[in-house]
Amino acid sequence: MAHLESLLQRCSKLSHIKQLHAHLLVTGLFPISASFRSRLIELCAVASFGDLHYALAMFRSTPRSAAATNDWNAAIRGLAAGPEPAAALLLFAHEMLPLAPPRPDALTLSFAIRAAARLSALPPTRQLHSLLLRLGLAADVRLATTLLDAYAKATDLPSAHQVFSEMTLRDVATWNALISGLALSDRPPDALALFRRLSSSPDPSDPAPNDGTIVAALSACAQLGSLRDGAAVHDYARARGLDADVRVRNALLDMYAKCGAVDRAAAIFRATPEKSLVSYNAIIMGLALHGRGAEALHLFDEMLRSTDLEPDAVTYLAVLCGCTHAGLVDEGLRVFRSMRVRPTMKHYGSVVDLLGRAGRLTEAYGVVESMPFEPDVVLWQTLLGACRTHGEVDLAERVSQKLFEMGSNGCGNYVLLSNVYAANRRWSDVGRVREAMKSHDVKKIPGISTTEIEGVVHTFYNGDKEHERWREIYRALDEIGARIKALGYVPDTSNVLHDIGDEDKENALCQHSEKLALAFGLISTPVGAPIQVMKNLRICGDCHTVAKLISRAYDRVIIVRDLARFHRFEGGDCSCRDYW
DNA sequence: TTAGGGTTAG
Repeated sequence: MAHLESLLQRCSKLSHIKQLHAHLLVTGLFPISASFRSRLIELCAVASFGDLHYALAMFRSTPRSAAATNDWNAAIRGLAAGPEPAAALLLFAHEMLPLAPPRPDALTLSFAIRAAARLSALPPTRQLHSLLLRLGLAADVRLATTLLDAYAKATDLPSAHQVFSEMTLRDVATWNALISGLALSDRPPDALALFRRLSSSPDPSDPAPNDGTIVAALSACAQLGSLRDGAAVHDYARARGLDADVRVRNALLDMYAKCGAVDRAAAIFRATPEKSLVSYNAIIMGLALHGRGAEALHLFDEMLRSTDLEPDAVTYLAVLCGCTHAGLVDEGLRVFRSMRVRPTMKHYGSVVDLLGRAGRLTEAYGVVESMPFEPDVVLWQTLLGACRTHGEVDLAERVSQKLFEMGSNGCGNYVLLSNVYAANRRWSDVGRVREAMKSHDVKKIPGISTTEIEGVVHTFYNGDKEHERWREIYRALDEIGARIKALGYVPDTSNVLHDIGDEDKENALCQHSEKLALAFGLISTPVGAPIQVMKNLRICGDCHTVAKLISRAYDRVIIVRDLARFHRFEGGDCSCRDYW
């Protein structure tokens, strides 16, 4: 047996595994040597040179009566990590559980819960949780952490929290799982609060944060768009020597790019010695979001030329996004045609966006028709957005019909269609759309803008007077209006849907949430300080014009992060060069 | 704990 052990450890190719398997079959050892068999199956199921199908075939060829818990574990582990995690759950629940022996152990549960986590599926997570309790495994820290992670990935944060608080022992991975769970579930402020609790904990039984903690905290800062918090986490990491790991470097550059400091992101990228594919993807996407498509393309070329890294689906998405936001249409098409991975719906969507923004709507529609799969709602909405930009009535009507047939009933669809009609001065059609909105119980997404002043996030809704300084804010808006009118500002009311008089339209416009946030930024920061605003939707054309004029009239740099990208206003111009 | 399981960037 000893020589078999050493052979197993030295397997580095699938053919080695197959030779060992053949040897075991010929000598009759395969069903007998339980430990060796299950390790061979596991190696084949999880090693990079392995083959999941071959591993499952080995597992299936083991007589049921001989299959031990470890064999099941190997098969379930392989399936859980594979392309179809649901198969792991099926094998576990429908084939293993009904058998008396072998009993599932902590490892079995661990792999099954991993599968549920990868599926973001709540029902199996709950069932596995109850099984875990019945099997008396609640005190297992790693298992509880896996469970916590599964609840978080299924966006059941209360349950994740409960698992966390019921654990008597938590190590650093437990904390990291909850921090990243909160960050990824749209609760970055809670993630940061938890990070602060851990990093300043006086309790010696609490673990010290590690690189994983930093990554999770930075991802929260990136989502929040809070440069101040992100830089604080960076300082903390640097002070403890936690800023050298390539994943931390990548999280750092992603954070800086998403907080508007793309040059700092680029500096970190350059100063990272061992760049991974994710490093390139993150910086290319960062540049893309800031409209710096030429630099994004340049780095993409550099990656192809001077590294061994192979671009993946995310790389292409980032490069296409860079071309789209910079109007580099032909370059984008060339990249799309040269893709070395199979394009997904998102890649097609990106190309439709690329062509659509540039006004090449016929070609964009041609791409939709040539796709090997059925277009989804997002793709049609992209095309509808392009129709709005270029006032294409016929195509807009066809696309709207598709969206309606697909059951998409969001306010955005109606607003876009209405804007297309308005751009063509077809007011009766505008009215028709408004009636349709009324009768279809349309879901509206309220526009929300936030700005952070000295660590406090201030939130604004369209026309809201909730803020304690709302009177000052509206006075500031009046003053801004006067100053930018002197610079030639004319309100662009074509983005206002409602059937109201021009003066009211102007009022509706000048109370857009981003304008409130900008006005508040102006009155609560020192003269000359930059103002940063985040918006949950795309910035409207009128607000874009106003931001440009404010940057000139008040000599301020204004950075707006909207749903799609960054706009950096300075001296009356925007970094997007009005192409968006 | 005589194998192996948990968290972490685009």
